[in-house]
Amino acid sequence: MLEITATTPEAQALCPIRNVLANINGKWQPLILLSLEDGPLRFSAVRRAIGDITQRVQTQNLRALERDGYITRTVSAGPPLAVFYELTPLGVSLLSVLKPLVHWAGESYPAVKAARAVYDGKLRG
Amino acid sequence: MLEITATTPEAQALCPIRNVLANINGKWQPLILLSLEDGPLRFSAVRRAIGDITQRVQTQNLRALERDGYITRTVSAGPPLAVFYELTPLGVSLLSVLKPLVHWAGESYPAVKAARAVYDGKLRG
DNA sequence: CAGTATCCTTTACGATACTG
DNA sequence: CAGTATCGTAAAGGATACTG
Repeated sequence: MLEITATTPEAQALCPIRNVLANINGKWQPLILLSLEDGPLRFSAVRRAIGDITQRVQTQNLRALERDGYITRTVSAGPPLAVFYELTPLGVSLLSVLKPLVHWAGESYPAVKAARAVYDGKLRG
Repeated sequence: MLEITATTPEAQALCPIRNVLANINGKWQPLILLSLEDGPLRFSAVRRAIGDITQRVQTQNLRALERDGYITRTVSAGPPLAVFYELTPLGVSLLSVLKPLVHWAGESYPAVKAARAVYDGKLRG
């Protein structure tokens, strides 16, 4: 049973769902995790896989994902310096439930776009 | 195959995944959708189901979910005025891939908390 | 009851320059 | 190569008061 009700500040802070979800529902986290699906990637390779994302934001997101245990960060002493990011078992597990959602998003885009057109049309009369 | 790479502004704006995901990965959208799982609810009932969420933010989120075609809004003329929110087939479909993720979040909280403790411990030495 | 209206704070994200 | 530092913008969210 999924418990989503939280009335007190303590309950809100402790709510497992709010707590875990908060760090994987950003703009980039799902894309970063997905980019690592087929194996470890270097920092620059992750960046190329996503295309648009600044170094700064990518670093922030990678650190947050590492902190929550979804990926590991391994430094390969250089020069040149190489840093590899790789999914942990927990990250693989997360990806197994995240992928269907991302896949659904890709598939449902036409339906969503159509719904938006209808809604926006009604607003204008 | 999931295509997440977007290098040009046009590709980023059109990317189905970024586009659809953007409106379902907020702090409240998953919780709101989940609250409607067992049938239509009134505005105030949704609020009680979630516990913490201001009227303003709930309204904003409900409108966005309605616009993207996940829920419908039905006004029952009063007085007293009653407004019901209900999942559409598209919303039910979304929930079918969203629920596993939320469920995973709830189950994985201990693992995530442990990972955070390890990470934060390393930072302090 | 189901919202709006205002105002404010926080967080995420982005652009650019610089560094071990 | 893989970041960090600084600065700035924008979007999300929150608090409170008011209304058809």
